[in-house]
Amino acid sequence: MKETIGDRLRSARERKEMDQATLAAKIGVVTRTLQRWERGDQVPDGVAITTIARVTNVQPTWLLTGDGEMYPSPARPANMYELSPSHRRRNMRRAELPVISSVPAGKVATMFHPDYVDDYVTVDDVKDSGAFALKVKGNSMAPRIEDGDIVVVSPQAEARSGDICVIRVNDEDTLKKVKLEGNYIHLIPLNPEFDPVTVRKRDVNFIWKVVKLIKEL
Amino acid sequence: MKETIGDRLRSARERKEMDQATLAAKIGVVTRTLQRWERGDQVPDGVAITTIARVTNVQPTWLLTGDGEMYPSPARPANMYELSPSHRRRNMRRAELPVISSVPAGKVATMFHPDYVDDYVTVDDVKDSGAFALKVKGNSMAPRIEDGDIVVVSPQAEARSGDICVIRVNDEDTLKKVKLEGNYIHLIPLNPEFDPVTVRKRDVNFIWKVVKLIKEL
DNA sequence: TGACAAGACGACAAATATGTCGTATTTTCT
DNA sequence: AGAAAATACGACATATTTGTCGTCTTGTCA
Repeated sequence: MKETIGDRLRSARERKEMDQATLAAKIGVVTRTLQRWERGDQVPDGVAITTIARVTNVQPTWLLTGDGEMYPSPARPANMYELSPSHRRRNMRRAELPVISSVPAGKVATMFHPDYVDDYVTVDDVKDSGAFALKVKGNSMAPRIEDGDIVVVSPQAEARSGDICVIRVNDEDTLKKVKLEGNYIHLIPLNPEFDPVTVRKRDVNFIWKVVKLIKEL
Repeated sequence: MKETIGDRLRSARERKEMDQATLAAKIGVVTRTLQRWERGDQVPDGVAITTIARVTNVQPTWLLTGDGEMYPSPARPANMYELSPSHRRRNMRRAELPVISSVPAGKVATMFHPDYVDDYVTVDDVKDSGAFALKVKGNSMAPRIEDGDIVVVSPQAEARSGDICVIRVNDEDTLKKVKLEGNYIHLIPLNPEFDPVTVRKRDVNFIWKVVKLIKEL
């Protein structure tokens, strides 16, 4: 059954272990009115929504739409778009990620400098708030991933053998399938025209797992 | 002067460069009502607040209380540089497209029935307002396009030889590379394990060009 | 300057929300 | 098991919101 504002209002009240009369009094309405709201017979107005959220410590957006977390959380990624209830997938996160046209040498901190950020791309289902996108150069992973495609990488995700990753080795960046073996990492192109390379873990500046591919046809 | 919901509502409308009649229509109220809300004479209810936030792309919490950011901002890693507006791509089209889990037999008009719409996916750069997405079943186009991938199709775009298309022939749907030759269309799988097929144009119910591929890795 | 669009707002009717009151049912506690 | 608290809900009156209609003012554009 589709959840209503009233359903969430009741959840919020019950989580605070309040009865209807107590909450109604704190909001400034009679119990009958709160009952109508909880039943979905009537909808609280904007002012009442704000008061309910404050009194029950829930987030107004959650109360209105069900999106996001019920309670404020400092760990929550900053300012994800909230979709309208009628179209949202459960717990789906959409983000606008910067697309970097080339990964510059040097420190990671400078790579988001405006000179390298080419574009933004909108992506659903991004769990890592630090994710971003890279435009692929070269065909070492063709035909699966080709020059000009966009890959979304997740610095937070743990890379495992078999994953396709962006790896920086000695200030040089590459997109490869990886195989982890002891202190070595094998960088395996999918395109047979390229040779695999083995590098030492300690020579790797970073390794970012690719979580999504976006390709124009 | 303390800002009201109405003040923020007016700000949100003006930032979208919308007039009162346009926004009122999108929300589903008459202009007079919007004017009462903007003046603070009356307050929108919870449902209207949600609609206003969605239509103007502001955060509901900001609209209600003024707290937090007016707009959601793109997720970005720490130490991100702020981009100037000139770096943002202009006039980009973003669309939420229905993802159809299977293409039903019969009339095209019924295919968007909720029973077949599995999900929605957000896509940038869609020029055809009639575009939609399909979840791929089968591996005839592997390794480029695999089972479970999502393809965005554009009924408006003209299919040409060499394009990858969704084709319906005699009430059966298939995803193939096409070659147009006189009154015949050759349907060419990319996976060598499948055989090409030739069909007559007149037996083809529709042919939709694939314009974008979305793949989870 | 004049035409038109957009915005503002009052008056009134209709629709909806809220409060009051009372009764019934369910849940909780002893 | 019974009492009390909490919840539910219908009926009706009152309050408020919304829609309609019309008129006026302000802003924009040629």
